Amino acid sequence: MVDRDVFTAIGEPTRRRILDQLRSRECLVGELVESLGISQPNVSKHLRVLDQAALVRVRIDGPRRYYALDDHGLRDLDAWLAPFREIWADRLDALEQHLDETNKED
Amino acid sequence: MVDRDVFTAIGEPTRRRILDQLRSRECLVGELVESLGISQPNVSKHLRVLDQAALVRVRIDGPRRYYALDDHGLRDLDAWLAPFREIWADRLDALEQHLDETNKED
DNA sequence: GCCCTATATGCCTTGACCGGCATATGCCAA
DNA sequence: TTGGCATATGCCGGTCAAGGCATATAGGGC
Repeated sequence: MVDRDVFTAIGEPTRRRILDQLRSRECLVGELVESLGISQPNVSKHLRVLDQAALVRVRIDGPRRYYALDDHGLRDLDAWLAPFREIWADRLDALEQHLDETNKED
Repeated sequence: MVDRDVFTAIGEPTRRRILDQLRSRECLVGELVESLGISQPNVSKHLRVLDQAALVRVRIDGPRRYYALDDHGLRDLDAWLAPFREIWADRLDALEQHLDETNKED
């Protein structure tokens, strides 16, 4: 169980559900257990993976642990995605240019 | 082997290497085999997964198959990422506003 | 039709991971 | 310090996917 990356972390449907849930507000483990309908140890394990990928962070309050979104992980994903997004942009530009030129020919 | 989603597709390091490679230009299977240094059947299998996730598309030329990036898959990923990106933006806005206000207090 | 090239597919083994369960840890209150 | 609550961790069994290998398929040239 080497340090997990963001790709494998978001590869699991349950973990994506956890992230979706955390979008509205930070949550206790118990709250996630209830809303997702899965066992507490399971939630804790998934949270661990998400934490290793810097997708969530913990705020400890006595015996309780509030989990919230952490930007870093998803920013990593965004950074990986960026060069591909540029390619789309280029293609859209090329398409636009092509359309402009065909318009001129009319 | 149900229809694979983009998350599991990009979860595999080798498949991300394939995508990176395809960023520059479309490639034959044999070219990927050579540049990545893995077996041909392996490359074909990974390409299959990428194709199912709409991350690549094929152009058939006789016995040869040119694989190229397909926007759709990564756009799906981008769409999933979008609501999280909004949250970053909100936080940056809030931070900026906070900094502005503290500046005024000086 | 036959062979060669390019690629896909099937089988098998191994390793990783998910989920369930039991249990350990940490923290607080009385 | 004892008990109880909130959460983490360890172990186990089943499942699934990755890689290696052999082989099937498809197309083109002779």
